[in-house]
Amino acid sequence: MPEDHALASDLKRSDLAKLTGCNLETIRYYENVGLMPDPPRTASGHRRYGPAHVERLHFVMRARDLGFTMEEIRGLLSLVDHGSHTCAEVERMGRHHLEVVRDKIRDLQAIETVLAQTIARCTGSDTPDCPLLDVLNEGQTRSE
Amino acid sequence: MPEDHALASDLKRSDLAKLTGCNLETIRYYENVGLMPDPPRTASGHRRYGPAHVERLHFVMRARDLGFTMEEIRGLLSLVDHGSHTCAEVERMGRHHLEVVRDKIRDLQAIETVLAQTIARCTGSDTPDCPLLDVLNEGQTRSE
DNA sequence: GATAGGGTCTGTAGTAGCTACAGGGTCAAG
DNA sequence: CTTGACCCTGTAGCTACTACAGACCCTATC
Repeated sequence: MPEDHALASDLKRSDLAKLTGCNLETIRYYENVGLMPDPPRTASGHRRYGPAHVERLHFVMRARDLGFTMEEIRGLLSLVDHGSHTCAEVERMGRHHLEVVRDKIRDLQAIETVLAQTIARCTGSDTPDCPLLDVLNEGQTRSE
Repeated sequence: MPEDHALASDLKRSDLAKLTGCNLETIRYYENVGLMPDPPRTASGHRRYGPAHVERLHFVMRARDLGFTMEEIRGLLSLVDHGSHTCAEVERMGRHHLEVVRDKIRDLQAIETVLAQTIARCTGSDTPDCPLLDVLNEGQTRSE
């Protein structure tokens, strides 16, 4: 009666999924794209995971939660795996990513401003005239 | 000698692209997904655009600039095309989209906070110890 | 009128980051 | 030993494009 799933040892893919909250298929996807290592297999080809895989998947999921791209995560992982990383290197990658995040926030805030100001002028009436449509019809494109 | 491209009449696809700043292939894509109407063709099958197409493409591009999804743009266009839209309807769609934009901003700001605070603790030294890696290794996942 | 070079046409593949499904093999309980 | 739940693989789908190959066409020049 193997009920010691809490040991996080000898886990099936579905166990790993439940333990981490990661989607079942996503685990295989991460394996395919090299974010997760190829796990050992049973004689019949079923994947078996251990504690190291749980940690690794957590790492990947947290990095994704922080908006790192898969490319960036691969970079972080190779630094860690190679063993010879320094805080300075990791910090540099983090700072770069922070800039990207801040750029996205700025873009969205610009959108928010235009939308909010435009909608504020809406009458909410049954007439076809609408400030938002006016902006869409006559405003300027970002590329102009 | 047709040099009156400023008339925006009888335009080739490349003319429409230059006039609007839209990528050439994107125009065909918008046609395929129903954001742009099928234009008239010459006898040999080449597309010819008029002023209405220029306006339509501008509308679509501005909506995209404001972050509307293609689905939302289709909705806006069908309201407009149907002719019987009201400001209230458009405003409702705009408000909904504004909420989505604000949600995205909040998500990114949460990421920014964690990243910025973590990186601030980085020493930038040549040691392998790194607060950012600590967070990735031991922090909590959004799904936990 | 022939030809050279551009432009245009179509369908399709690629991008990120998954998610889902079909069709087959396997495992464990009864 | 059967049944149902799991696991395996490959592949298609999603958004919003972008880019390419190979075929056709158009225009200017000789």
